[in-house]
Amino acid sequence: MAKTELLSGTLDLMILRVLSGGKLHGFGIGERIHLLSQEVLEVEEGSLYPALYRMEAKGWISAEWGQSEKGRKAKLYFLTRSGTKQLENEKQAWNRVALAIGNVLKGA
Amino acid sequence: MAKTELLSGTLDLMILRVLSGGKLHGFGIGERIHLLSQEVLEVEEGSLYPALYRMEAKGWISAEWGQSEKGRKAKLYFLTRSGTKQLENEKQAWNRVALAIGNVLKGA
DNA sequence: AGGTTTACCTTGACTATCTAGGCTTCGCCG
DNA sequence: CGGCGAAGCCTAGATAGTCAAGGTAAACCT
Repeated sequence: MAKTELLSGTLDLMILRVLSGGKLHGFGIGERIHLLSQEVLEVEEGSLYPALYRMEAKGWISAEWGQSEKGRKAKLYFLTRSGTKQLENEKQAWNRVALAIGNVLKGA
Repeated sequence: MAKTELLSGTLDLMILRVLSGGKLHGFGIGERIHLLSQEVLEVEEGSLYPALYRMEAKGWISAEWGQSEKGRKAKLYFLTRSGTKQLENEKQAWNRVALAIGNVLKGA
């Protein structure tokens, strides 16, 4: 409905991927996704923060307080070992499904 | 969690696409998606029928009673003109988003 | 007659997302 | 120095889409 959309169910994957590039705070994760996607994807904060808690509860990511690049107080998230594995799983799952959808669209 | 998954939000697109190949009944639509996706995607009936009603209410598809290929009584769905347009829109949206996600994964 | 397949439908729970707020801290500018 | 806006975090409530798990009916096969 809005100018930008996020495909339901891909948020975790996006977050994991962004965090695989290093520690980052919530706000920054959102910006990063927006940027890397060429401004196509936009993550609302109301989706982002709950997602981060979910993922932390699952042990995929962990957090510590620190500073943002702009010198502000920020909660820095990073991947755990289990999160790294999860990233691989979700990447494969995405590829499988994206390919499958492509096949249906082509009418293979 | 199950052996097969359907990416949330792509069901409408899959249905529209399958119906662009001609009239088909609900049951058959599910089978078709399963088949075309090389058995990767599976649509539960509890998702399929409500989706069909939604889409009929939006005017994208329409239905009439007839017979299935197996000679059974079946409700045959088909695309309306507005549905054909919607299919194009959703196809483009899918491509946009799939590409964007690919970019994030690549870390472009 | 009974079981299996085809086909349709519904209800209730769950989960993810969005909307729409609110909070604090900090830097900048008038 | 006072205020405003940006950076950053958080939450409550509504909504929507999916799934699990049922149930119904007709036709076919044996």
